[in-house]
Amino acid sequence: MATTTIKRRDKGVSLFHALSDSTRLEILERLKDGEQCVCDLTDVMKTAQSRLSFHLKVLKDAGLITDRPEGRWIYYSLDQETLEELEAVVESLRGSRPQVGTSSRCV
Amino acid sequence: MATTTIKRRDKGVSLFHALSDSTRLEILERLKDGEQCVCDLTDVMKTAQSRLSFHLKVLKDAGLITDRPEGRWIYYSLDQETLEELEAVVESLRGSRPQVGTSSRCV
DNA sequence: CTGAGCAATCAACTTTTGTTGATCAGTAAA
DNA sequence: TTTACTGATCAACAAAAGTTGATTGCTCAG
Repeated sequence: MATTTIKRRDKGVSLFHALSDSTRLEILERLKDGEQCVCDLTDVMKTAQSRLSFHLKVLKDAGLITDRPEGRWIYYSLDQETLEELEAVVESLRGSRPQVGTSSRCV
Repeated sequence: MATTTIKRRDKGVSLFHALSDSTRLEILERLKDGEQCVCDLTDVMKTAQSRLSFHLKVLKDAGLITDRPEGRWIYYSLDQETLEELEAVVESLRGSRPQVGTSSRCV
C-alpha cells in the first residue's frame, strides 16, 4: 500500500464527498452553461443564500470550481482541470486487472 | 429541470456518497485484483468485522459491488456495469458547453 | 457619507454517517 | 448434535455534515 496510493485515495475521497450532494451536483450542472454569480444561483435554485454559500465552499475547497470577484459579485465556474483529475480517479477504479478466479481460496 | 436530470443526479449522489470514504475506496482497490471474501479483507485491512461489513453494505447498496455466497463465505467483487455508469455520470459533469462569456450580467 | 445589495461567516441546532461491541443465523467439520 | 467459524445486524454512542437565521465586510449608487 504505497504512499502515492493513499494520496490518490484521499484526493478521491475529497472529490467524491464534494459530489455526494444533490444541491452541489445541481450547481455543477448549472455551471456547465458558463459562469454564474451567486445571486443568479440563489434566484434560480430558490434556496437560502447561506446554504448556497456553504455548498459553493465545499465545491471550491475540493477544487471543482473557482471564483472570480467582479465588483460586488462573485462569479463561479467549473474547474476543468479538476474534472479531468476526477475522470482519472474514476478510471483508476476500474483498473484492467483479472476479475475472476484469482481469489486465493479461504481455508 | 427535467425528471431524468433529477434521476441521474440522484444516481450520482448515491454513487459518489459510496465512494466518499477512504475505507470503501480501499476495498474497491483490493477488489480490482479479483473477488475477495470478507475474512480476507478483515485480515489484510486489520479492522473490525462489523465495520467492514457496514462499508461493504454501503458499496453493495450503491451497486458498486456484488456478493456471491459460497459455503460459509461470501465473496465480493466489483460490479463493472456500475463502474461504467459511474464513468458516464462523471463525463456528464464536464459536458461540452460554452465555458466563458456566457453569463448574463448581473444587474 | 449614507444606504442598499452581494456574498462569506458564525453559532446553534438537526440530521446523517460511521464506530464499537454484542448478538444472531447459517454453514460445516468433528 | 455439538462446536467453531463467517458475516450480517443491532443498539448505543461519537463524529461529521448540513441547515437556519443573524451578522459582518465589501462595493457601488445616490
